[in-house]
Amino acid sequence: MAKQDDRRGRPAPRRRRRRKEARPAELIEAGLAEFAEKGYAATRMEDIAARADVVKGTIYLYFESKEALFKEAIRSRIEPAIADMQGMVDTFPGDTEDLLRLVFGVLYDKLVRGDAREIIRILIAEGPRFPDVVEYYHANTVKFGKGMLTTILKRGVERGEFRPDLPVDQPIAIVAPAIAAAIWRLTFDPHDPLDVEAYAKAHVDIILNGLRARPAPGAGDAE
Amino acid sequence: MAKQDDRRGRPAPRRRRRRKEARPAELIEAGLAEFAEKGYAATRMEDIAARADVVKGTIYLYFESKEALFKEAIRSRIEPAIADMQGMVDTFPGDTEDLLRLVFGVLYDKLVRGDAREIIRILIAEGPRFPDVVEYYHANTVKFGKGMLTTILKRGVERGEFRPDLPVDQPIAIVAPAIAAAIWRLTFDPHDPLDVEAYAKAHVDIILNGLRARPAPGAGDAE
Amino acid sequence: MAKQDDRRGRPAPRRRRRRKEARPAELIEAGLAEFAEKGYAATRMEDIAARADVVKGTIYLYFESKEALFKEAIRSRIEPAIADMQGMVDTFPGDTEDLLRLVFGVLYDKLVRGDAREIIRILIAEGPRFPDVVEYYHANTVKFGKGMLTTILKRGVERGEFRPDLPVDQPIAIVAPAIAAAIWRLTFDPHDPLDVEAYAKAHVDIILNGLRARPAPGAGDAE
Amino acid sequence: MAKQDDRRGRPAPRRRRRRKEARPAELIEAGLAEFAEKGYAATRMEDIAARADVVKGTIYLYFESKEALFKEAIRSRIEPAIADMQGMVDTFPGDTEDLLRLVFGVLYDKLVRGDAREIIRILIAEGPRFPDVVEYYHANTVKFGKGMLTTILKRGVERGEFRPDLPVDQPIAIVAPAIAAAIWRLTFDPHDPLDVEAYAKAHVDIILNGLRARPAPGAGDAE
DNA sequence: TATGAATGAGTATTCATTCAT
DNA sequence: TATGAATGAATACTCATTCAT
Repeated sequence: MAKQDDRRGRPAPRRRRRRKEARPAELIEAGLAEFAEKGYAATRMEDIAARADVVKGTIYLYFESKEALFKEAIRSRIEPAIADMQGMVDTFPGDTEDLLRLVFGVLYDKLVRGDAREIIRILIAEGPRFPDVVEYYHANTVKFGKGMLTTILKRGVERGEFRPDLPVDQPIAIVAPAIAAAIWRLTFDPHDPLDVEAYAKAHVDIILNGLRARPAPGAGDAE
Repeated sequence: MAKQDDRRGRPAPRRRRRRKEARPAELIEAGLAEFAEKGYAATRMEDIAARADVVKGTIYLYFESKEALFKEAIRSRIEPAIADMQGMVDTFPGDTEDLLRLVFGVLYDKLVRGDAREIIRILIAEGPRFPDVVEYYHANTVKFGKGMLTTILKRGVERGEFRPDLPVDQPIAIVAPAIAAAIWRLTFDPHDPLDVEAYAKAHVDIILNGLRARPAPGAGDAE
Repeated sequence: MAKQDDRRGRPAPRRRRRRKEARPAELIEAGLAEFAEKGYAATRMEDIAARADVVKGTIYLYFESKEALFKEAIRSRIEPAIADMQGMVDTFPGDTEDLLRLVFGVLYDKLVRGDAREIIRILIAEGPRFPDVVEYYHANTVKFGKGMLTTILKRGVERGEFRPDLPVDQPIAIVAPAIAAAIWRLTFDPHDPLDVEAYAKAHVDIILNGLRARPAPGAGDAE
Repeated sequence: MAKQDDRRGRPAPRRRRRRKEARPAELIEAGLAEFAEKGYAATRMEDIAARADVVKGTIYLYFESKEALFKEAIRSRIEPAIADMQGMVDTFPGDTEDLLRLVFGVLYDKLVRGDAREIIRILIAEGPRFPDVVEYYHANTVKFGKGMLTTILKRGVERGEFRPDLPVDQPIAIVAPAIAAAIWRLTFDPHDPLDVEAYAKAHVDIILNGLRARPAPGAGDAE
């Protein structure tokens, strides 16, 4: 019976790999980088593979599909963010202003200086096509953060540290400059780099100044 | 084998067009909508055509390529924004705080209430692949706006309306809440809608409070 | 704004086609030929396209998918078979034996001499993966044919033309030699060609002989 | 983004094997089952392996390739069929009709009731791509069977048991109903199950009746 | 022997772009 | 202008096969 050819591949040499690198994690890292840079649709599995130094097919050993990898990749970043949030609340220092400074500090570290801002780009860009991803992120970090900030603001008002007429229910406005900074870095930084330190200082300065109770405005106090 | 209609929709009636609508503008509008919703890569020429009620091929009578349409579409939105900016400076009212309120008002109208926020999504999402588009936008609107704000802040300081130690060179921090609001609406609004009016009010309230010179800190009183 | 390359294709020359050939029909023909020869799984869309003298992508202008083309192709052959069946019943000649000869004649023409036998191969080969196709075929032709044959046999018995103890409810056994001939031609013909005419004659001869009422077993003649 | 388990089934427990089962035979069995069900092209080595409770790679310890396994699997079924044939001839009982009944009995047992019909499906389906397999089968069983039947028929004619004008050179027509029954069971049985016993009885009845010499058709013989 | 991770050629399908009408 | 049929390059995903362990 003559040899009939099977169209399928004839494997080839093999470039030995630097064993033990936790393949799925490498792929997630590579995927995240590509997705953030090019967006979901424009990212090619082949590029992710190349970045992780494997072949296209290998990805499918660990992930069902491009979408599965995408979602896992995002989750892998959101999970620690959730933990961070939890952590911050525990660290509650006495002075409300200090607490807020701490929160701002973490925010700038993660969102503006760190790589969490890539997730932000992905969320904004792919949100409409992946509403469940957005919802997951919102439910687990944003909503949580909002609540925490509101609590802080209320505490400040109660303690007389902050203005009594403070709109405590709009905490996003308080941290907005950090968000804007993240966006700026994602977008305009190459053309007009942001001086993060000066910016953060200005943010904290203006906002806290805007929150603080007036030292008895024109208060008779003999200072 | 249910007599399912496998063969692709053959005839397709043609709905006569309501002639005279400035074809290129319609296509740009359609393109913008699709690009904002799906992103550049995921947008299909066919969908743009369908939205404009023409056939795929027709687009090529007016635009060289998908990319050309994309860029012209964006430019068509940036141009009026530039004009708006120019206009605002001319309207310079006397009081600096009022001027700032005016600027904020326009910002919220365009970015948060209006459809300019779709451009923002596109810029953030496609920025890395279209750096020239970003640069064009930055050079013609953002840089301009930054300069204008700095001028306003300086004026306020000079006039003694604003704190003398104000970081006038970080004007982005001042308008950041409006930007953050635009992002929010693009992303989390379906899950957690933003009360734009309350938010805008809080923004203006906190920021202006943070900018204002202390009404004579411990005013007039004998220090 | 610099030209950014779209990964998508840059069309090429065009080999003018001999216009007006009813594209879908051509594709069905080509598909049928390939499917019958190689089976569903081993058939490549590209080969079908090549056989129809178009490019792979063109098929998708007319059919949703490989499976859709497959099913349409089969249906395109079953439909006329159904019509044939209907036609035969109408032609009912007087003599039952002649009627049966007519039926056999059609059967051999379609199944053994004609190209309907390709459908048989497809049905046998792909049946397990396309049960709905099989059911459709059975419901519309086989069941029908069975019924028709039973009617004929009963008529023959009633008229005294056929043996009274004939198993009229097993009509498949009567036409089986035609089916076997179709299978043979599909399978062993290259190695051991079937003399269709001699075979058909033998079939009719043996079967009719097996059906016929004994010419009066030891007939009316004075025993 | 429900915590869905996207990452592909990582660990996978291993079910210890019930050692000593003649691995190649198990693999052939598994392969045969898969090939018959899905066809050669659509059968995945992985599925064969799973059915035999080993891993994909293991198959290659015993077989060169998918094709090799396929061919060996088929041969493993053809060989005993050849032996059966041989056996039957030796059992030659006196009466030709009884001999034929015996042959038919074996045929129904193997082809219709037994699992040899799976081989038939494979032969019909894959024939065009594996002509050597078909040839092997034909040369070793079909041709042999044909010859045997012809011999039997001739003997019947010589002995005056069968009609003198019998077309002894078309023995396929005699056994065709058994073949058709096998096909039916492969294809239409799920929708319209065959009563094998009744069918076989009808087959034998009609055919033998068609073969038999007329008991002196109304023969002048004064019996 | 047996495993299972990795490979890479192959296939269905999509879509930007062209062009005769 | 506008159409719509056709093109062909590109991409996600599959699977036979290999090989270090």
